[in-house]
Amino acid sequence: MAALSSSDNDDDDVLVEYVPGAAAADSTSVEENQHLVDHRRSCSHMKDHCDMGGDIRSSVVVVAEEGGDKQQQQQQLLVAADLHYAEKESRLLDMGFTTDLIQRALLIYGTQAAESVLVQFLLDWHENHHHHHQQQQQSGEGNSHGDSFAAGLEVEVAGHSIIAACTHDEDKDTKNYWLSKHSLKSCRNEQRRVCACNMEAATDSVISTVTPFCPTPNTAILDPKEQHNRKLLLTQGFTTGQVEQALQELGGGAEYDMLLDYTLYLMSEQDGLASTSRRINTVEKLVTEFKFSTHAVKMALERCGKNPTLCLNPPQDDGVARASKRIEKLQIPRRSEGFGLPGEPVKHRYLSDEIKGAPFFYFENVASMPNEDWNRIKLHLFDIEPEYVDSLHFSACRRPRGYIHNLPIEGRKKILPDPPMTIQELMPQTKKFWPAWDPRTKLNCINTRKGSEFLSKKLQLDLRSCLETADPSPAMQQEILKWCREWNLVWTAPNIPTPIAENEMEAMLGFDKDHTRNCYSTRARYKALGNSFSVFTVAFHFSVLKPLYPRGMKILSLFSGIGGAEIALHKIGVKLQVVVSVEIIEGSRRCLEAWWAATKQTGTLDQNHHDVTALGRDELVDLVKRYKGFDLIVGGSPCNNLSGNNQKTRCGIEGPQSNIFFEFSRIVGTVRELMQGLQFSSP
DNA sequence: AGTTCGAGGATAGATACT
DNA sequence: AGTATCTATCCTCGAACT
Repeated sequence: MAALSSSDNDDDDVLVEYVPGAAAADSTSVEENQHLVDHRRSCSHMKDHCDMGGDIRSSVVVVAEEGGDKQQQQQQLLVAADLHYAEKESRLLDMGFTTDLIQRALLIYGTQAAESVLVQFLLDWHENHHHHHQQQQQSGEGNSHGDSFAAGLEVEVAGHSIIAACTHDEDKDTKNYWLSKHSLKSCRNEQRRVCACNMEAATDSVISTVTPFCPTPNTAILDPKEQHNRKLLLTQGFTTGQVEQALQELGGGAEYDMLLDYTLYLMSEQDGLASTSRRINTVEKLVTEFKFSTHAVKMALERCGKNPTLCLNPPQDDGVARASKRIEKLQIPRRSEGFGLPGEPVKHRYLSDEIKGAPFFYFENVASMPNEDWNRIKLHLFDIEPEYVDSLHFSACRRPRGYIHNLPIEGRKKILPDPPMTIQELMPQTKKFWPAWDPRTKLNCINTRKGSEFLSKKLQLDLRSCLETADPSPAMQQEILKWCREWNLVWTAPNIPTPIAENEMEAMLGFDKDHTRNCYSTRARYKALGNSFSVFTVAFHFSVLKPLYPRGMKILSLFSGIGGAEIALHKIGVKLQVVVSVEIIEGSRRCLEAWWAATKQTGTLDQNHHDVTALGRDELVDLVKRYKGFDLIVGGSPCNNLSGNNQKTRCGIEGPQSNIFFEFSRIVGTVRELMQGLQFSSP
């Protein structure tokens, strides 16, 4: 809010020519990339010799070289390959890479290669190919690659090979992970548009709902349904502005009823604060007593007031009841489901024009914090309604969190294939020891403390003593279950409940196995994981960015921790051009650094800043200049003083640890302001 | 020095009641 | 419908331990 005031005397301190998609430090020239590829190839040859015997790989070679009776050979291949191979292939296919490319990647790195390494290779290849193609176009060369690798690949689209692969795969009825061909085809046909940051060619409709910094005329192909709705709404007496805003917010395909409701709401908002004191009281009552969001109540009340059919007999006291009835009909999002889960329709969300578009930001914290605190946070983050999501919808454990962000919410996709959704799927070895009287299928929220060995043994003894005679009594069962729930104990042997292991926590949150290993003691690993994002959930939210940034993103990551946001972006196949990671704990920094190296990232990792409080205006100016802006600012600030688990110092957002949130909002405001000063070069 | 242990309520949301 | 009850919670502290 106040942070966005552009009245500053030093507005010319950032006057950088903005080159879309080209990060300052990302100087991956064709030669360099070629060198990298060559290097990798020679490495892989060495690996071929010293690694495991080449039974699987040799069959791959056959396929790659002969390419004749392809289907049959592929069958053989799948039979011969281990589970890793099939799993990896399907995952990568879901990310939109072609079978051809994936097989090549596996050929180079071997079937045992970490998935993230393969992803990085595929992304790099894509990038490389893109540069290649561009150069060829410029110099007017033919299409001889001189690269035996690329030979035989059919992907012809510059800069969109991933996407093209995606549409290609559709023929085979594979699950289509990314944006459907409709937006991408038009993307190819239409001329590219340059937007704020390196957001690249997208469809008109995408751009218009996304960024205020590139106000393009809405020349999209007119949907007859949209036209019809527009006409109807205009005949209802709404202004063109209101109608257009509603259409923009809800999308052209929205139903007329939804549009009508929303336009009514917009009208009421613009009517100003003409509401009576009675109405304010009603709103307050609904908000405080019924825990509805102010926004929802306003909507419902305004509808009730404006729509004559609802107010035939408007007795004073029935207003509230009527309003809440309407609210129930509207199906206000349950707190755990955010703005919509995978496979469900997207729910309403209002975002003002000033806030829409790049640079995006994404804030996370615990959902169940004291009453006032989310409101404070919201006020400092442009008054955007928080999205409350419980990660139990995405994984095997609960994690109720609130997210405030200005990302688009249309077209979200989750990571495929599905992660393990229950304890039993995640830890199949526990299944045979799981007592019938333990009904748990999901684990509770990951804490920063591990269940103690002492507790585990005590419960074991309790059980043993009563099992000598009969099954444990219901009272005993309740007691044991209580402890199991509190400390997330699982059954790893008959009558032995034990704490979950670190690598199981990693799996449950969506990290690779041993992500935090070598960086931490057991205790520190637990703490770091307990403080981390759920990669599955965050990836779902971030998935809308992939089609917007086909050439990668520049990220300012505050309170990075073990890099949940970075890993989420990587896992959905977004190239990390620049990551400026600000993290105060040295172990966490090492962890991200190790991951960066292990996955062979080719972008820039800047870990020079450790403390967000030390990231003043000057430093931010410097960073924005050096990297030519950021596409995404992401962070989850410390929750120590907000968590319900804290019995000693749960003193709210102003608390000694949690008040660092205000640094987040300051930085978001400053960076957005600085980026408005950037000059954008036209295409 | 660093690690592990048990003890220690309040609050918000979900559920189960009248 | 409104109320009562239940459940879970990115935890801190000092003491005891390695």
